[in-house]
Amino acid sequence: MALTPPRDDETASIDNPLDTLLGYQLRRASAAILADLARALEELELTPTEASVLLLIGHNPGITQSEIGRTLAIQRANMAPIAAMLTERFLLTRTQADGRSQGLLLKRAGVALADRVRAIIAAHEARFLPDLPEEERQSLIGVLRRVWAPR
Amino acid sequence: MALTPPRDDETASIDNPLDTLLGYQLRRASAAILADLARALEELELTPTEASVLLLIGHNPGITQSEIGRTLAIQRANMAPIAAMLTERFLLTRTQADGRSQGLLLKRAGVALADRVRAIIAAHEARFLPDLPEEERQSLIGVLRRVWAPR
DNA sequence: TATTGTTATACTCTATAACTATA
DNA sequence: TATAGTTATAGAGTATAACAATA
Repeated sequence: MALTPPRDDETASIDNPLDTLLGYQLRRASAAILADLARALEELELTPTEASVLLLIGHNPGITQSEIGRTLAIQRANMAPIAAMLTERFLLTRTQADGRSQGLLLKRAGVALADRVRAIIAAHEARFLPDLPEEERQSLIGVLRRVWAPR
Repeated sequence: MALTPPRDDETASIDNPLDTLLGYQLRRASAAILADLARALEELELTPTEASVLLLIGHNPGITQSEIGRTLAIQRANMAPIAAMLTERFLLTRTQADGRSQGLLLKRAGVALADRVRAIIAAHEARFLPDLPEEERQSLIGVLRRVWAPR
């Protein structure tokens, strides 16, 4: 078996060819932000996905599970347990929209929790790129949106 | 049970309060790009993670599994099956660096496959934001790097 | 025929713990 | 004591298929 000399010393920086790739940087940045948000939301016993559903219902009273799923890219099948959990926690009520679909509405506790979610998210977002001018922040968000949103 | 009037008509756009959040846009953009890359790499029977390992070894002959893990944020435990798979496919060889660690080197087939990976990634990256000037692309990558890279 | 909500299930990705051998 | 590689396993998160009820 061949012997390889030890790779340089401890301080030798590894050449990471992925550093110049938009997709890779996006992935790392996204993972870091998501992990931070998950930690910040722990005190509310909500995952980032659950929190996003709560906010969406708050802004769209009467929205259905299927609509939420289409908006947030969550499978219909995966929306069921989320909506059930939020209902069990007395955060929302279901009202019959038509025979097969139900409109979702935040209850008082749901509105209060959504407010806390917004506060946590605001503090969370401020932790990243705090020195980025608001204008550039908006521009960045627009660029990212162009990557995935229907053209 | 209360009755809710149907939510507007089909064309009513849902108010998505997440549209203004950097973290959320990052997550959606990242997921879209990752899915596209996964599809593009299928023909090589490599996942995006496996491809990134291949490229990193190609650029850093003799790198160890642990170093790869630290560089790409892959757990040491999860590197083992990846390295084993690449070895079984005759893409790389292991050489003893010291008693406990092995340096990884691409074999001829690994170098050839890495070249194909680079071509696929180049085409993949060009599909997103094709009209973004190179300078702004670099700037965007720098911003994203600041989000996750050690300061 | 298509859609909604639901259940069951599978699959992937990632994380943790434990172990041996070596530094 | 700390690190490298490995195995086993657990937990999220996500995806698919099927079903009844309704449009």
